[in-house]
Parts: sequence; structure tokens; C-alpha cells
Amino acid sequence: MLTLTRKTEYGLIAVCHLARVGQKVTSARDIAEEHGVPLPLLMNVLKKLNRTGHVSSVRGARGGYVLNVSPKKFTLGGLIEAVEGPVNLVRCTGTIKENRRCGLTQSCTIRKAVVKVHVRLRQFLDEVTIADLAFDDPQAAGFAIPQVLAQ
Amino acid sequence: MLTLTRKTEYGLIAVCHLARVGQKVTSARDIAEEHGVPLPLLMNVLKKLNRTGHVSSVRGARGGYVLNVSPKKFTLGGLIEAVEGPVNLVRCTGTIKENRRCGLTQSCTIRKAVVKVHVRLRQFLDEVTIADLAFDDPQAAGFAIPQVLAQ
DNA sequence: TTGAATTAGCACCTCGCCGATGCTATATTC
DNA sequence: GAATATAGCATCGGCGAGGTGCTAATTCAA
Repeated sequence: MLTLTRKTEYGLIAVCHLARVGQKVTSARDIAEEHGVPLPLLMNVLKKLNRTGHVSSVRGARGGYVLNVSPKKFTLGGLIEAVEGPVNLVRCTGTIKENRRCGLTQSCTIRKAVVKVHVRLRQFLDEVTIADLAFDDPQAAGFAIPQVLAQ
Repeated sequence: MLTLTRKTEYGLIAVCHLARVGQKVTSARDIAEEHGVPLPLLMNVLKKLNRTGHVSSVRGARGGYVLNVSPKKFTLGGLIEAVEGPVNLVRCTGTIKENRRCGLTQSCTIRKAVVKVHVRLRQFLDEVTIADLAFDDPQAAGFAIPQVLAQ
């Protein structure tokens, strides 16, 4: 639970790939084959990321995609939002305009506290950049990965 | 996206209520009526929290529930895990025993970095306690809530 | 000029899970 | 014994994630 969707997983893989190759135009097919990701799904995600402006596309033979924002400015939160839509820890963290209040909003005794947690979560997600993920520095982070997860 | 389920929302409301009333046995009905939460669903959640040992139940007339762990030791991450199951930012953060690896695990170029993010997310969720949420201190936290969310 | 390669934009479908409901059994109080 | 509450299932509807397919538009290269 609290799991990213596969679209986001594929998006992460693609965007990190594009970050590593720099300004070289890379086709969805190349990325899919190199990482063993299903091509049609990867294309869906890249189309979406093109619409949000995070990548630019080049059509036609020898076409493909190029990262359109700096990997250091492109955050995990930004990617999730582009692919999955707005992050909301609870339903009532959306704006009034989005009509994302639940019936309890007026009397809810925990809303204010939860909103604080939500804001901190968003900050957390916006502190992780694509550059961090693409060029992972084993020395960095300053904490050990639990043994069960260490592959 | 990245949204807690309603079960968790109801669980949060219930657990915070129990934290506030201390050791007084409180029925699901009382909690539901006070917070305008659907009773049957709240009961489902409380049953689950009883099974996980986070609350104790008293059967029969004048029965109800009591918090079974200290609000300062009971974390948001613990509640989510109790109600929704294990938190996994991506599928491959589960243990090998749980067989939660995807086909890319061996060659995945971003797994290590994402696992780091996952671990930090878990730490974040385990730093937020039920006490923090139940006895929200408006002065605390040290940052402002964005205007659009401030009700 | 034609064909292959590649992205753009839909429409659609399926399956799992969240959310919700209902019923029966068990325990306790009055 | 009646009323109150929890325990434990079993089930069911609806929505969204995940996945598939088709057509159009664009570009390169032989």
C-alpha cells in the first residue's frame, strides 16, 4: 500500500534513462528493450510526459524523446503528479475548487494535523530529484539499506 | 494518488479518539456518532486493529474499545500497515520471501536508489505518532500550512 | 516517391481491490 | 431473557489500474 503505480515505475525508468544519455534523442523502443519494459505501456507514459512538458518528442523515423527539464529540477513528486495526477495523502487535501472535501471537513478533529503530514510528504517527494535516482551515489544518503532489501 | 484508503482514515479518527479519552472503554457507535463516520465500516476497521493488537476490545453491553499501545509509540506507519497491509513504495521493496520482485529486479538500474527513497518514506511515516495527530499542537511543526489548505 | 519507423490520440476492455452491506455467533450487562 | 456490542465471515457493486488495438500524423532513407 502507498505504492506507486506501474505507470510511475515505467516513467521513472524512462526519465532516468533519458537523464543519463543527456541530449541524445532516444526512442521508446530503445528504452523498452534495454530495460525489459513493455513497449506499449512505456509509450503511453512517454506520451503523457510529453503533454506535461517534461520531455520533448521528435516524430518520425529516428525520432524519440529528450528530457526537457534539468534532472536536478525534476523531482519525484513532479513525476508522480505528471503521471498519476495530484498527490493527496487524504481526500480532503485537495483544493476547495477541486471539491475534494469529505462530509467531515467541518468537524474533523484530525484534519489540520493530517494536512501537516501531507505537506511534509509533498516536501519529501519534492526533495528527491531524478538526478538523485539516475546517478545514484552509493556513498550518499547516509544510512544503511536493510539487509532484506539489499538484493 | 498516493492516497490513504478510507479504512485508514476511519482508523486514524478512531485511534485518535481513543487516545484522547485515555483508558475509558468507548464503543464503536459512540465514535461513529461523534465523528459522523459510517458505523459498519468503522467496526470493520476496529475489528482489524483488535486482531493486530493495537486496540483491546470489551464485548457485551457497555463494551467497546481501548487503545492498547502508547499514542507516542503508535505511529502512522504502524496504523497504515495494520489496516492496509505493508507499505511498499514500489513492488520490489517487499522481502524475497513475499516474492515481491518484478522481472526487472536483476537488471533494474534504479532499484537501489528507489529502495533508499522507500526506506526514507517508511522512516517518515514512523516519525509521525498518533499522539502528534490526536493532540495537534498548532504551534508545532514549524512551517505554515498553505492557504488553500487552511480551510 | 514510396515504405519503414516513430510518435499522437483515442477508444476500449478486463481484472482486482476498495468500499460497503448483511448475517450469524459470541459475550456481557441489566 | 432482552438488549447491547464485538467477532468473523461472505458477498457484492463500482471504479480505476493495467493493458490492448487501431488510426492518423510526421520524418527519414532507400
